[in-house]
Amino acid sequence: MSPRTKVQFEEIRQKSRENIEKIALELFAIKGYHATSISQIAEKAGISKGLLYNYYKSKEQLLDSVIMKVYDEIMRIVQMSENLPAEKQIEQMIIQTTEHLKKNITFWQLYLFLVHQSDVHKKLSELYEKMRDDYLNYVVKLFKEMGSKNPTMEALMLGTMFDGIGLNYVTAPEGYPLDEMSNYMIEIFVKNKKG
Amino acid sequence: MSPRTKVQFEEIRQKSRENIEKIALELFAIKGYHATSISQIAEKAGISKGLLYNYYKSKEQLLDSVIMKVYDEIMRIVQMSENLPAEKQIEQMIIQTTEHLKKNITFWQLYLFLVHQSDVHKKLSELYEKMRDDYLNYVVKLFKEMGSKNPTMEALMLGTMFDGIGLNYVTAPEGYPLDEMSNYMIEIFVKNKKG
DNA sequence: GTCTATAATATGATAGAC
DNA sequence: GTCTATCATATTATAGAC
Repeated sequence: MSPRTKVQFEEIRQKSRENIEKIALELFAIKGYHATSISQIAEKAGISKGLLYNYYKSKEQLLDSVIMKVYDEIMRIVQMSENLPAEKQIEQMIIQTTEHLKKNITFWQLYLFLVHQSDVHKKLSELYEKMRDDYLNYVVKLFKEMGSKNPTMEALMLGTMFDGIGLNYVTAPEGYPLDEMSNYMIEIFVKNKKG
Repeated sequence: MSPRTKVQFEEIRQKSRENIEKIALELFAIKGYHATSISQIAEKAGISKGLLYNYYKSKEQLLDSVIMKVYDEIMRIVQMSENLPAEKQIEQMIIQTTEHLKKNITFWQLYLFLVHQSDVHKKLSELYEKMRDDYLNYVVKLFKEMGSKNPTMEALMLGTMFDGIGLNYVTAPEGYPLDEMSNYMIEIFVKNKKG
């Protein structure tokens, strides 16, 4: 056995982090940040508390790392169809967000946690503001391209509806007519614009 | 000094409870349930921890009492204009909810906590479901009276928009165009129906 | 009805061995 | 890189005096 190289160590660290963050995201999303203990995360991740603190300075920092992934993922969805015309981009954004929501309820639960509890600490509220701004900048531009009379207002309304739909679907997925809501949004923000 | 009567004792208890619940609502709403300790509530309410446990069996039960008030208040707003024609009722509901939101941000923060974290314990999720059902029953009926093609869907969409708007306004009241959103809702759910 | 003191426990975080 | 043992603290909740 040759000694492990720097790269190999880095790989192990990476895998460990991913494992921890996957579990943390799940627990934070379902139980909430404060109701989730480090012990629970460590236990479910199959590691010791000590090791967890080797990777993250504090529980707060672990939350930051996890929320970062949420931010990245959401901006990815928003900008997913960059090359299409504005109208098609909005439509795709609605469709893709809906599909993502169906398959990743806990993810969106954590997103809602970010929105709802962003003032837990400073870094979190900064991240929320950044995400909000990035989303708005991008989507306002799209509505402008579509010749909207009030692009800011429309972008805000679209975001607001995403939030409302996410909140309702995440809370009670069974009874909620997600696809119909999705179609309704396409009607309002895309179809009704023609003519 | 004559000895205090039963009625007088009851009055004292009532006042104490109201005081405690007012503070608890505020702290639960701003910091979240788990991040708020009994000590903080007692301190801010100007009483001892011991007394608090004289009134409430547990922290969880205190939350239940506080959430109950939220439920009552929301149903009050929904049914506020009972005597008006359906169209006017919807319009008033939107206007009144908007005004209430402006003046009672912490209240709505706690409502959103109920929606978002209703599975903290069983009683809470039951209350959420009851509120949701009561709201839907009432509003679906209104949309039916207005001759809507899909009353359930419209009632759900209205509720969803309330949630989204509340979430956004509560999170960042400064930049959010609440009145414009309110007007937008009236356009969609009332004005566009005529003809 | 109200307070102080305290029990019982859980939590976030660290130290040190391997 | 990983674990066990432990510290310091904070939390919910109770007991008992006034």
